[in-house]
This record gives sequence, C-alpha cells and structure tokens, in this order.
Amino acid sequence: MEEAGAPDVAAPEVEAATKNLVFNAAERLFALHGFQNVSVRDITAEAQVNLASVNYHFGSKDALLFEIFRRRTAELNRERARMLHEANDRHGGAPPVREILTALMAPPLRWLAPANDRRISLQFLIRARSEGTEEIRQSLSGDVSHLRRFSDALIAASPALPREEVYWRLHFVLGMIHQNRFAELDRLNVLSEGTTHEDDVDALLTRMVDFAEAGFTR
Amino acid sequence: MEEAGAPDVAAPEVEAATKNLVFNAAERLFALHGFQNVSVRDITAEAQVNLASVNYHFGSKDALLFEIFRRRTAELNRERARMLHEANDRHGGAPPVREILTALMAPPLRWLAPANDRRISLQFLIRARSEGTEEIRQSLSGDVSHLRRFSDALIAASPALPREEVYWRLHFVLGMIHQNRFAELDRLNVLSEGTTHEDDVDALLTRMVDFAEAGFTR
DNA sequence: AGCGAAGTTGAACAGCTGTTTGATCCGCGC
DNA sequence: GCGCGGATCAAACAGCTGTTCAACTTCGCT
Repeated sequence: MEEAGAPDVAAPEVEAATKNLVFNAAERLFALHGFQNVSVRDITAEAQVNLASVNYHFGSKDALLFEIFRRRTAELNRERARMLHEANDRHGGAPPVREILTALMAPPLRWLAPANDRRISLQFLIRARSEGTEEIRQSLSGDVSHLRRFSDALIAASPALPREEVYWRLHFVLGMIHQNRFAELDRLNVLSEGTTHEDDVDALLTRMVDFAEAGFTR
Repeated sequence: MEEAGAPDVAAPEVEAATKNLVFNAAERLFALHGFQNVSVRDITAEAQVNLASVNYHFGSKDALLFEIFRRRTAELNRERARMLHEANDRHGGAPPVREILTALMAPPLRWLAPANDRRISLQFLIRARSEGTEEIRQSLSGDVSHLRRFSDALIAASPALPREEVYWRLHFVLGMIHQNRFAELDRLNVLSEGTTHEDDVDALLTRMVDFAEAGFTR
C-alpha cells in the first residue's frame, strides 16, 4: 500500500513544513484526548512550533479541526467508493449485500491495523463524528450523497425488503463500525480477558461482515 | 411539568430542592450539548439557582457529571438485570439468545420513547460513554460485572461458538445500541427522507433484536 | 544585492473557566 | 427568644482559553 519515498501521508501536496507538523500533531492529540481537551498550546508544543502557527495557517482552532476532518473523511469515502465501484464492475452493476457491506467496512478496518499510519486518523474520525463542532455535525447530516450510494446499492440488492428497513439496518451497521474506538476495544479486552485480538483486522473484517450480512439477509 | 404528587424521577429520596434542580438541568444540558460545552454558569442559569450551588452540593463539576452518570447507569443496568433474571426464570436458567438480547436492548429503547422522561437520560448516558472524563472511562472498563452477566448467558446459549466470537458479537450489538444518538438518528431521517420513525420504539426493538439475533445465530 | 512576500516569533489581550470565600438568610430545636 | 447548622448569595479569585499584533527572520525572485 505504501511506497518508500512517498510524501508524508498527511499532505500529498507540498506545503509549509510547520503546517504539516501542526496538522499531524493536532490529529494525534484530538484522536487521543478529544477536541475540547486539547488546547492550541498543547498542539503547538507537541509540534514544536510557535503558538501563533495554528491561527496563521488554519485561521482558527475550529477551522483546523474541520480541515483535518474534511481531508480524512474524503480519503476514507474515496476508498469506500472505489471498493463499491469495483464490486459493481464485478457483478454487472448489482453486487450482492455482502460485497456492499465489505466496501463499507473494509477501509476503516484497514486503517485500524496497528502498523498503519492511519490508525490514529480513524480514531480521530470516529471521535470527531460524535464530539465534533456544529459545523462538522452539519457536514455529516448535510452530505448524505456518499452514504446514499450504499443505501441505494443495498436496496437494489434486497428486493424483498422495504426501503425503510434497509435504512435501519444500514444504521445498525454503521453503529458496529463506530464502536471500534480505543475505549470500547479496551473494555472488550477486559471483558474477554485478552482473548479478543483487534489487531487481526482481516479476521475482524470477516467477523463483522458475517454478522452484518446475517442481520441484513436473515 | 409532572403530575402533582408523583416524586421527581431524578431523585426518589428527599433531598434539597436546588440539588435536584441542578441535577436535572445539568443532565439536560450535558445530553444536548456535551459536557465540555456546558459551563457551570449555564447549568445554574438553567436551574435558576446560584452559581456556587454546583460546588456546594456536588463538590465539583466533574463530580456532578459522575454522579449523574452513576445514578443513570445503575438504573439502566438494574432494568436490564431484571429482564435477564426474568428470562432466566422463564427458561430454567438457560434463556435463548433472543431473550438475552432483548433484555440488553429493551430498557434503553424504552427510555428512548418520546413520551418518556428518560429520553434525555439515555442521550446523556450515550454521550457520557464516549465523551466522559477519565473517571467515567475507568468506571466503564473497570465494572465489567454487569456486562459479564450477559456475555456468560450468551456463551451458555451459544454452545457452538468460541467464547471470543461471542465477545465480538456482543461488542457489535453494543455498537448498534449506542448508535441511537440524536445526531445519528437525524442523519438517518435525512437519508431515508423521513420514512424511518424512531418514535415507534416497539418496532425499533423488534428490528434491532431481529438483526442482532440473526447475526448471533447465523 | 536588494526587494517583497511568506513565515516565524514572543508578548500581550480580553474573555471565560471552575472554584472559593465570607456574609447573609432561613428554619428548627431548645 | 436564642442559637445553631444548613443553605443561599454576590463577589472575587487565579488560571487557562483562543486570538491578535507588531517586530523580526527567512526565502525566492529579479
């Protein structure tokens, strides 16, 4: 997936070095401690840059959060859309439920892999989704076009189901995905006394798709 | 607001009136706007009490949050434990998966009903679970005894499944439950163009249990 | 070399935060 | 009536917040 010599994951385009430092430090701290618990001073200290850098490069702390959210969301949705597109190609435009669910679940689970740089990005996204500012919340409810691609595909693949039933089940599936936060995974580890291994993302993907597909096509 | 004579839901035991005012106002504001976005001044203004009331009656803002969380969690878990107990009685100590899942899901869904005073309490709990303080997070990972009752019952009801598989599926089910936040339900309504009605909690319960049971016993 | 824009810096700003304090009020038992 | 403990009050506290500003440096281009 990654190549040696590739530019920093955070910013493919060439930009000011400190801007990227701020971006990455902020994403990391937001993901670990939450937006409200991280101050601009925390970010600039972590990035080892001047305090004013955040406002100079991003305008405001809120704008910084939103820019991270926007970029990561676009990246994640792009991967999902590509997988859905490939599934369409393989099945003449009408892929089965299992492949649609896989396209929805595989990208975030890949990001969750321990060796992946994007593990922290996924945690950021999950956190931003529930703790984000009003701007982020509006962005989430406003842009349903991405999600609609999946709901439409699921409706087409489930001719026996009423549409609203499909929406509900998609809602449940999204809940399964968003449950993969550090805190919840920790609790799962405590409960299972360490027998669950979320690091094996391939096994986890199979597990999740099995569960969701069974719920969808019961 | 409430019928005369009925004791306040928030505090069955007799306590100082302003303490209850603070408790209820704080729960409401926390549920609607998040812990960090609500100041002590917001709470005392909403409750129409003096600013110092929070520290006088609860010690600190964090302690207030934790007390609300503790009480609501205890109430919710009590309902769940009672339903599991009744399912045990009905089935000689070995209830089927569907009844265990119902015991887990029905109480929070009942709280979600629009006419229910506890609708706001459920939103508070879901929010506190993901945005809460370190104390709340430790309380969640530390006290697995409540959840263990359900995982043990599910293991007994699923003899063909490896234990860790049961833990994972329980994890997914909890994700389905926690997905029922205002923001996520709003997005669902936008996506479905208003055809989903979360107010019909009985239908929602059936839907969720159907989905979860199919995933569990596939 | 020299100009101008872009970037960086330290310092300061006003505002809001949770918490504390000491005074005052209220109701109840003696 | 008196006193006492709990409850309420206005006021102030110190600390942290995001943001701004003007001075300074760095860099690219002619």
